[in-house]
Amino acid sequence: MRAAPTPNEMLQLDKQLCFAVYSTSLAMTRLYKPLLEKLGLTYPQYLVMLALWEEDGPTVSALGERLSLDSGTLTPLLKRLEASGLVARLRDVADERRVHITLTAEGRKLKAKAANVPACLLAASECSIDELVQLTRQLQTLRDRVKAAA
Amino acid sequence: MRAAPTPNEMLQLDKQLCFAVYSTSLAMTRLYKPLLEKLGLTYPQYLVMLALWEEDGPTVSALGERLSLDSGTLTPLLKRLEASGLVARLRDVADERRVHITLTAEGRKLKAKAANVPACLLAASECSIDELVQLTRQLQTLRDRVKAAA
DNA sequence: GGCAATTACATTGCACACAATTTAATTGCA
DNA sequence: TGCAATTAAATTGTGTGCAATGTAATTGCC
Repeated sequence: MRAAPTPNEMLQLDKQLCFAVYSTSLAMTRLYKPLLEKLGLTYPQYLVMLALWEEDGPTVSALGERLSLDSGTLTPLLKRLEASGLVARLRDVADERRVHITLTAEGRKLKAKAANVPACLLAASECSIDELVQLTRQLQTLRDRVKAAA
Repeated sequence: MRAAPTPNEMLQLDKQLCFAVYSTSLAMTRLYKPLLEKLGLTYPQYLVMLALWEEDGPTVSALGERLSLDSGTLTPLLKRLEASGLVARLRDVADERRVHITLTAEGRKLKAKAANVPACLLAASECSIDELVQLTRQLQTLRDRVKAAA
């Protein structure tokens, strides 16, 4: 039977898990940076576009709910996407407080150009699709539990 | 036999894996925020302190190598830790270009106060330690491969 | 109908992250 | 030895991330 971990061992593990998630996220951002630059997107902007390609026209808060980002982050990001001509920000006619984010023709066209981006991560990971699906599921579970605890 | 994924399916998976890593990292930051606030630390500062508690006195670039962060990120962060009285920034006598980061007495004392932080993540995750160790290893492998490919 | 409470988004201020540039110290080589 | 090339940090500028606050529209309750 294994002894209970000491506080020191816990800090070690914590360092490893926290840091593993943190540094993987930064490493993926760096991997994608040169690819996304060609599309004129940053990594968070790419995540927003992925969400919009799946479902067009959400309000700012619906998008924030999905990405768990607040208006302080999204408002300036969306203004930059608007300035790039990829999305439009339209006030809801029925409720003028709401702002709907809709893809422009150019924004929709970008989806085709982005189609080859994921292959890069797949290749870099040296994993099968099934392994990546598996890892994704584990992370989603961890994230949802962490969110529930916060 | 499963058909090869379409570009659309690839974008779906990409969205899910990228987003899973990204959102888990943000969720962990948010979980720790109230705990770390009591210690007077931000999440990246906590990761730096974890590194220093393991090995005191590295140069800025050695620390950057370990955390894969550059001086543009570390310099201001370390100045804030210095301003909080947790670390000292000392020029190397032999090579004045180098700056060593060393813990102050207060910085070393903080380790004891941080000892209870990891338990929070362990509880939130609803996982066994072995499961977390397993997930950590997978992430480290993915991160190292992504870093090698970048 | 009138008005306080709520809601949706925008703004401000602070702390990363990182590319690009600058500054200062050291190295290496003719 | 002298000086170009290299190295280590620091600085600058842009883009998130988020708490706290502000503003305008809507709702709910009397």
